[in-house]
Amino acid sequence: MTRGVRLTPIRYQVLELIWGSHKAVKAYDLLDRIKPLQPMAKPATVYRALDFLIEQGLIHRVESLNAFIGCSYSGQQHEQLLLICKLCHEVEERAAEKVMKTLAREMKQLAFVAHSKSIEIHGICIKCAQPMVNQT
Amino acid sequence: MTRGVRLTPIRYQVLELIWGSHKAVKAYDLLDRIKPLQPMAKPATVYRALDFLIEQGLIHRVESLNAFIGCSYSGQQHEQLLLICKLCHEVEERAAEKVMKTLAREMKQLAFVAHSKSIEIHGICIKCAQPMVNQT
DNA sequence: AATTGAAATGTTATGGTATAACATTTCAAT
DNA sequence: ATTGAAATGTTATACCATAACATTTCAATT
Ligand SMILES: [Zn+2]
Ligand SMILES: [Zn+2]
Ligand SMILES: [Zn+2]
Ligand SMILES: [Zn+2]
Repeated sequence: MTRGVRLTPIRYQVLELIWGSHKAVKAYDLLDRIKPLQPMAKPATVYRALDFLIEQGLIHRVESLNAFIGCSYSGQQHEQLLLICKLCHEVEERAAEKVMKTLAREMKQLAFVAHSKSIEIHGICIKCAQPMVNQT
Repeated sequence: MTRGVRLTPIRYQVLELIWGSHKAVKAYDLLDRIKPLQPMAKPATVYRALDFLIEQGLIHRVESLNAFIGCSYSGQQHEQLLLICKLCHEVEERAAEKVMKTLAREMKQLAFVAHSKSIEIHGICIKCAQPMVNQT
């Protein structure tokens, strides 16, 4: 019986590219950057790798950007909250346990059985907000 | 000086179509359904109407579905939480004030200036879960 | 070492989502 | 009547994602 999970070269290369960026990465950008390594790569090549990496909890899809970001809590079971900066475009993942607990309570009260939760906040991150303070 | 907001026939027709459904509606489905009324309608026609209606707070974009849903709290300033049922595909909007307050507190603590918040929960709604209980 | 079957990848084609760019029309204020 | 902004018409294209089928890989079994 096989191990059930194979991090093949293509999958590993896609994962590396995503992990190498703090910004969300687009599928077709990945495709362009994979091509030098895998000249025969096509959209399906990338999307299959992405599907696999999402299933394994190694990356997340950023719904509001149609893009992908590395998971900061791989392995641990978790719900994620993504903070997306409009200026530097970096995406930060937070566990936000209090928020998630409050959310779980709300779902229970509404008798809604949640299978997946996505919280995406667009705004200005602390690194981009700080410099503004110092401007004359 | 003009009123600044004009709910033109096209915009009104798109709004009516979205309001007429408790499920999220796709842009190209709207286009098909608008065509009998506005035979010259094109993608841009629909997307412009959608942009306008979102700006006015009359509809929301459901990021995880690439689709649109009528706002249940139009007029009132609010953050929304969308409950999306995998079975009946209905989308319910909730104010979820406790969740939003907890979220706001979290953002403040992280010094992240939020401009827009999107919470989308996929799962099974109470109407679809209830009948299962009664099954033999 | 050959067999085999599932998983992964290659390949072609197409469908679905969204916007850019420029032309024309509408419409209310002057 | 003029005018200028907002809205709409129109064409083209870019971007995002999957279906369907062929072929290859690879580890377990014989
Ligand atoms: Zn994560
Ligand atoms: Zn930033
Ligand atoms: Zn709303
Ligand atoms: Zn349901």
